[in-house]
Amino acid sequence: MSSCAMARQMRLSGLVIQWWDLLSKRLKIRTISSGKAQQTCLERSGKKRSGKTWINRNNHRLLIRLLSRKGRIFMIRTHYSTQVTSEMNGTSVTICGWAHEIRDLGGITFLVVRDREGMVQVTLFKKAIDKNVLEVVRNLSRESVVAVTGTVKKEAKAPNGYELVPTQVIVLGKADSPLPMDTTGKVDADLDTRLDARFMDVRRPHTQAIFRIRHLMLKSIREFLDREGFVEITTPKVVATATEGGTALFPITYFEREAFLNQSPQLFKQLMMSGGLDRVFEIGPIFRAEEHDTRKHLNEATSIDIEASYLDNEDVMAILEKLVKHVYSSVAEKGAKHLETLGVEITVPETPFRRITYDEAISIARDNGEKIEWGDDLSTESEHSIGKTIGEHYFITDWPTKIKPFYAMPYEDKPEICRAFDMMHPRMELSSGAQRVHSYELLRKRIADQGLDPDGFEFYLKAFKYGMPPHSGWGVGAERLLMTMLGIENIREVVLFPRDRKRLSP
RNA sequence: GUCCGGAUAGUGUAGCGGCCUAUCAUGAGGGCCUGUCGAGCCCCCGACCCGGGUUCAAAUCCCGGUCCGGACGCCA
Repeated sequence: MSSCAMARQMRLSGLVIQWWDLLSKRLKIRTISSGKAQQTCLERSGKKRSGKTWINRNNHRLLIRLLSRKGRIFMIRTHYSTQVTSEMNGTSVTICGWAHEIRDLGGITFLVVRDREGMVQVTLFKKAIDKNVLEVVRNLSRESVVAVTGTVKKEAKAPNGYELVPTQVIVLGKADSPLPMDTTGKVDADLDTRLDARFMDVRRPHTQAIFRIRHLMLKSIREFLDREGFVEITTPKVVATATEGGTALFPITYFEREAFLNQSPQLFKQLMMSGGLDRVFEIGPIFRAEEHDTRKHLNEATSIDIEASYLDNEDVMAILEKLVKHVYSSVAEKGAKHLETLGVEITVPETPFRRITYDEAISIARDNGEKIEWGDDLSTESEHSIGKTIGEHYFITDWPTKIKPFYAMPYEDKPEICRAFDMMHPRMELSSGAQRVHSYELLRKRIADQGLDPDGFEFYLKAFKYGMPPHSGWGVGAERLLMTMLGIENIREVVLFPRDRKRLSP
């Protein structure tokens, strides 16, 4: 078959592939596994000529060449690196990924290809390999993107017990050199350098493990809250007024008006209690224009917020501690591989978490030599000293009303303290929440007491006038939950593109 | 924002008035090598944050700036 004819038509075990099949979406490569064995199969859907054929080492190379010629490069991958096993000895596969390392020993050359899941060793024997293939590999720069088609060879001397003997290596994306940082773990890079080249930093198995765990964490939170009857909502991040007071907001231009980036979904999730969704949650960005410069603060963070009707502060605390436990055990179970990459072992916390009142908290801090007055917020030092004393997750309850936001419900018999709580990790605060004020009159008064203008909250207060159920809720800092779970020191490690006082790019 | 520390090849570092034509590793380029797996060996390339000052002499000391790290402050 001439190369021109091959480009138009190819026969694979009775299934005739036309060139237009390659341009359409009708053609799919599927990996079918039965038990441990995996086979690759080419499928064509369509009204007339549907069918499938097994791909073996003879026709696979032909197919790959044809596909790459037609620009359908994305379907050429047949396996992730970890899907290949030594039992597949003799079968042809295509792995796509980055040239992690190239070790040229003269008569034998090793190319290590890294994809999301792991690494594969590609072995080229000088005498036995196609000269062009060898040339491509020898000229490869580290971190270039390649598609390697080759035969799986069971080999005790190779990592994982197998290697790939390539029949074709296509360079899909050439990498310049020198690289902005090392990806092999031989030379460290500062966090600042890594953030400047985050795309490359995320290629490192270590960094990637953090974000794979972040995914598992968020997924387990959604699972848990869904099971508890919560409805996921999304609320606006562009808002008209400074919502809650307290924190500084980022002003933005909204057509001819001034607007702000929202500091929290607080007011909106409460509106949905009046809206009758009964239990809601949101996982989304929050923005704070504070000039803080620490390892646990960001100007753009992710908050996990819930609000629930007919539950009091104790009820939502119980949900919170169960959630934390669920996240830890889900991550421990489903993220075992990533935890191993990080060298981290996590201990699922026991529930219920210990509860101490604000009064008890300040007396612990005082016993540890901290100077703190009743009515003060906890300083970093106090927080650390109490955390050290308790040594595990805990709640601080019954806060002074005046240092908590206006929506926290004061105790009826003792209005100087309120039904607010913080959920703490020994290292830092993870969450704060409260039973909310649901009486219109009281809420108006509380807003005024905090030195804010109730008229500026009309959009919010209105919902309290026409039937607002009693309700409670909390917000958890997603990054803090993750960093404390993994023992990571700097919050920037757990955000892909952190925004802090100095960093606005990338 | 305050205080403390820092800025040296692409990356990570040593040097802290003259021994600096600046150390080591990694990397890049070239060479040898058929089982590497942080491969090894030989050759070679590449840097003192910016501005001002002190001094016979500054990577090194002083001042200002910028950036980075840490602690604290601020922080629903």
